[in-house]
Amino acid sequence: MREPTFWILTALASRPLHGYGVLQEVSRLSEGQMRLQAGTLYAALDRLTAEGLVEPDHDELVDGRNRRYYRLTDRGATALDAETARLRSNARTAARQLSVRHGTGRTA
Amino acid sequence: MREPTFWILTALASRPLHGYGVLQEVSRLSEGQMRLQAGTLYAALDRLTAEGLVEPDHDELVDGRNRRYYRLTDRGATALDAETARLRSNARTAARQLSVRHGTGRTA
DNA sequence: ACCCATATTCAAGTCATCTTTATATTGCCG
DNA sequence: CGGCAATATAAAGATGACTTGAATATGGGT
Repeated sequence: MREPTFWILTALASRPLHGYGVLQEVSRLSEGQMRLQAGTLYAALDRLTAEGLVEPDHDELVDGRNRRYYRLTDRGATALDAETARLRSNARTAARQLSVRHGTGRTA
Repeated sequence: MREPTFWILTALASRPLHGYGVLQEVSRLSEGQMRLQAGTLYAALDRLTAEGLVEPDHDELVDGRNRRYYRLTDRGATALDAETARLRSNARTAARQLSVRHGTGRTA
């Protein structure tokens, strides 16, 4: 899973959002570090829908513009949970390797 | 930074290794989860050398075959350290979002 | 009137990674 | 001796997520 995908699933984890809402939520959650491009987002939403990790929730008509809301599926939540565990594990392993490099000798 | 790149830097963090050694170390560190392809590895080593994150350490002639050892540069260690912090931060954010989904209401 | 934020979609291109293939040497097996 | 596996590196082509850029449309602010 690449980062844009990770952030889209993360944004949708707490509640359904429409495309533009995902853009804003990702920016907020990543404290401005991750800025999703529109092309990336909508292509990813289609792909993730096809994979069954997200699904359309409902449509809203606001000011003549249609908003399509998406929600995380249970499979999507499971996938994000697994990915989160992997990230944590990877970070732990890298930190341990770096500590060896710096000669702390903390690892038995 | 994509995962193969992350694992190559992680493998080289504690000591210099030659190509095949990186393959084995990545497999060991990831507990068999990550299996680097040879093509991915050598292309990445060239790219990372060009970027100054790793550099050739020395060559050894073993049984008529040349082994080229690579080491992590200081810049490479800094990059891996930054990446590790990012992974941890991302994992924390996703875990918090998932906990909201599951309705624990732990967040404010 | 013009620009900006909102909101979505599409086309073209980039680039890391994956797959496959080639090369070379050593050692084992039959 | 011939073929096969393991070691070791490299290069070619394919894949596909992602990036860039633009088109389309509405409403608010200056």
